[in-house]
Amino acid sequence: MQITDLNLSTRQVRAFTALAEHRNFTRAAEQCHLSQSAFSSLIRTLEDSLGVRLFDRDTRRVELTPEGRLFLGGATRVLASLRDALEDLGEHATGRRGRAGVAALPSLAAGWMPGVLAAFHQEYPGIQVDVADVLSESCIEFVRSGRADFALASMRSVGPDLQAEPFCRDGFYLVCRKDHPLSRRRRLTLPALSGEPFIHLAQDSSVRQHIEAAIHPAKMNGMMELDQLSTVAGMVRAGLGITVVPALTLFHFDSDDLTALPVETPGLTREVFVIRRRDRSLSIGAQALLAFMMQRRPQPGEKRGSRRAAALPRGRSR
Amino acid sequence: MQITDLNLSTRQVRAFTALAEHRNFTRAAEQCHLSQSAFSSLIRTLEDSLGVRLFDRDTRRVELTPEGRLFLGGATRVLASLRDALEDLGEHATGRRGRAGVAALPSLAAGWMPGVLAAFHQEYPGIQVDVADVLSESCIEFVRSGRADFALASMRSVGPDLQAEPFCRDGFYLVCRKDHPLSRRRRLTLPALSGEPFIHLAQDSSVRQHIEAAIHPAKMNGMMELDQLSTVAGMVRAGLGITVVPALTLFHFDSDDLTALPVETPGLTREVFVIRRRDRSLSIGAQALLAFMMQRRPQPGEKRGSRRAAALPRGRSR
DNA sequence: CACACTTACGATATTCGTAAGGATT
DNA sequence: AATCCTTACGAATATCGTAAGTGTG
Repeated sequence: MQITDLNLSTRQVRAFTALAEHRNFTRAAEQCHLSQSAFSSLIRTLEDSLGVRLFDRDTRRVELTPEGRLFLGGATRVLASLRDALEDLGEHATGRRGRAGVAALPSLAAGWMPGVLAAFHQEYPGIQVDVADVLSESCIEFVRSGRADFALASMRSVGPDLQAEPFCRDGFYLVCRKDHPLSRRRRLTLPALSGEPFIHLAQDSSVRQHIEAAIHPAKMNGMMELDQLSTVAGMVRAGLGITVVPALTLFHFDSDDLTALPVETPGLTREVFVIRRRDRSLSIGAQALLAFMMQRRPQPGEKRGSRRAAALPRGRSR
Repeated sequence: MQITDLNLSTRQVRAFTALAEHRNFTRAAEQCHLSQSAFSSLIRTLEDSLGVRLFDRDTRRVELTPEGRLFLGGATRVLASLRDALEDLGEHATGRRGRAGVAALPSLAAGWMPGVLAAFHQEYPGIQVDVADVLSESCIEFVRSGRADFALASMRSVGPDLQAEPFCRDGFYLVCRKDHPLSRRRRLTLPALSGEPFIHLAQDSSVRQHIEAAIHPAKMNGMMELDQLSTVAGMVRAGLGITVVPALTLFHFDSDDLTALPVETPGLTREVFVIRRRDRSLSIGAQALLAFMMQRRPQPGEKRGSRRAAALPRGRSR
């Protein structure tokens, strides 16, 4: 018989090693949770399919044949490597070990994620999380290339190989000095701010694009254009102008001098999506992380990013 | 589920690796000689019993899940170590490889065995033969301790743990110089030789014991006692006396000066037995060697041990 | 006769292949 | 329409446990 056509079960091999150990059918059968007779025919079947007698036995004595001794070594190794593989698999399947790669907008990665990841690490200490804090476009690329299992990003239009589902909505807030006249207004809209000196982010940032789309075809009174929100915060604190940013970035502006007020212009919300590959399931670890994040997704109106929260331990991340 | 209770078949694991390789149920099923539907449920059963989804599949695409990729390594290793074990076992079972340990009387080991082992090695080049050429008592000990699988020796009374079955009978021969008057006799008996100066072997040799038992209570006219047959041969050739030895030892006396004539005294035969452990089967290699030797056992009346035969290559031996 | 392995046998469970179903290109 | 995986289902096969059989100390 061809080796590749041979069908062996782990049960048979385990029965073999059990009998080799006990040299006694009855006790070996007990160890395998089998009746003695079923165990007997199991051994016989094994011997038949291998074409070798593995045990010398009469009613009184059970001993390995020389070939049985030879096979015992191989059988033990096979069972050991199988056990290793199954334990490994089991640990991943139950989330005791694993890996999850997530790409996220820098605002989410810096403001909202650290606390979430800290809690996640508490619950799943064996799962390594790799974070890529990059802009939306790069997030997509991370997912497409497989470097990330999923992404939290704001691009809706992704290729057919990816799928996007809503994650959260992010309202926009005016940020200005507390002594600025606007800080006493009840209701704010984007056009109402269009006369103020405005600190912009770069043209390719999603924040800038949301703002310009919402007020189009008008424009804000831009007086400066920066790349980093923390620099924007410094400029606003210095009284050089005002700015408008999504709620999730407000932690950058967490200062006693500044205040943040919701801007109620229809269409001025940033939508964040969960983006992942369409035809490919998430690893168990990534599934756990995603479920965890979905449960703790930022609530609309919730202002995140107090210094206390941002100072939380960040868990394992790249 | 406990890992130790899990029953996996090699068929399942092979199906898994086949599908991982082909990423196509139909072709993987063919490789496993299964219908596509049976193959499908095989994979499903495997996934269920492992509790992990191993493949992402729709009607168009089949891909390993992250857990599937993880398991693929383990599964490959398991199959490889199983294949190794089975090949090893198969080679031993079919006699392509193996070992046989045999203990034999020095006379058999030196005279009859070399040619037999040479032929055996031709037919079973992969079987290593270990020979112990020791006296009968040591032969028994080799078998009892397991250092030899079986022995060819002349002791009949062995313990209950061993069994002895007849192997061959060995007639006794007078050896004297060709110019000795006895060499012209037609029929020879032991008593008829009792007057001649006789070259004895040591008291504990089986040859000496056979001779003394056959002529008891009379005695031969011993004039010398030696340990080695080759020394005996030298003495006889020098004309110091005559001797009587079993046929299988005659190769020691293969000289132009000497002649060997059968001694026809009832009871004067040496019986050689195959001795082996009772409750323990022989390794396949030992079985092959024993069967081979049984087929070629020395024939009664056959005079072995010409210089030509003794010069044959001896095959592999210790 | 007590113990320990084997055999007999009916019940249950598994596995197989054929054929129909459903989804995708 | 063609391809490819899944499901349905009856038949063949395998496995199990109970119980009887057999051989040994």
